Amino acid sequence: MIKLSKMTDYGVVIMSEMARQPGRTMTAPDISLYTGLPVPTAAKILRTLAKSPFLTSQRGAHGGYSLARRPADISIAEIVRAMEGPVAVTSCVDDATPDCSVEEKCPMRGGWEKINRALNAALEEVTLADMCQDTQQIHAVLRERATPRPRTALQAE
Amino acid sequence: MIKLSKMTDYGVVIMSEMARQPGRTMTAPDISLYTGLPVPTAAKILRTLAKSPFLTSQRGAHGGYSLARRPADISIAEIVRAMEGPVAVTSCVDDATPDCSVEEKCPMRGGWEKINRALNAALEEVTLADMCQDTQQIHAVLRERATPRPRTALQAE
DNA sequence: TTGAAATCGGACTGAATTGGTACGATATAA
DNA sequence: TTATATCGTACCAATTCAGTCCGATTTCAA
Repeated sequence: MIKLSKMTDYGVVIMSEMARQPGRTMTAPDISLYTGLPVPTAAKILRTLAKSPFLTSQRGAHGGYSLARRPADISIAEIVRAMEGPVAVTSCVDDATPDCSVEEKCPMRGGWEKINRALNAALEEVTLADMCQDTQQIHAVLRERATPRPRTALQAE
Repeated sequence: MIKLSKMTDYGVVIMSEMARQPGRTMTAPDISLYTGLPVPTAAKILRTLAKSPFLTSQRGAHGGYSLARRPADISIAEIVRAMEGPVAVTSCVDDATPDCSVEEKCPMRGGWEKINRALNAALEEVTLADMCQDTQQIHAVLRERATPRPRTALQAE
């Protein structure tokens, strides 16, 4: 199973939550409340996400986080990159570590590059707006439940 | 970085190596020799791969492993699935664990499914033949080097 | 029938990664 | 000046992963 880390998954959930009220500035406790994630965890993820241009942070009293662009203009690719770094299924195509021992003569390279391009294209195409268009429904479902638990794309244990 | 595990990477390398001599039956020590992987590791990976229909194993003396199909008919998707299980970027779309707490009402589902389809399609399209078409070149490079080291798609440490 | 050559399966260990928390520093508005 | 936030880093526990080893089984050939 090639899966995203939980943190990345949480990152998408958090961004989807923010996309529901695009104008609003939210603090880490706010996000914790909406998502069920523990405050320190939410804070850590928000900090990481805020390094990317799509999420701005405001320090100090009445500070918090807010979207820098409309949800339709924020791709899942950007969020995943913010959480995990460049998206590639092998690290030898990662620009950050260009020291594959056989470099450009590697016969595998062509195949892997094709795969990576397709993956990136798919992540690029899906936006936050696509992800949260129907968030109301899920909120109704979740409100029915007694215990607030993290609502994530990963399965409940 | 979304990366495959080393084992999966090795798996593709091993299969590419076998694809160079499609008719031949190879033992774990053979593979170790060609790839530079330690024998126990190569053996373990071959065992795993042989559970899939594209690689057959023959026990006993003069046994070994051989391709069950032509390299052009073996996709990278199959190899990755053999090593890691179903390919999906979130586990809630994994059939094996269908207990996502919000199930079909999950608004994220549509977006993730689109991404997963694209990834699977890409992995499905690239075959072993694509991967090893130019293996001769890399062999020349590797033979120049004194120390035999694992030749993998992951960078050297 | 015996022995050698191979795969098979599981258990085991050490290392690396990951999830999650805590705390002190810094910034900002009232 | 104080309360409210983010920021950065360090830290720990738990899980996962890479890699090895060993005994069982299968098969061929002498």
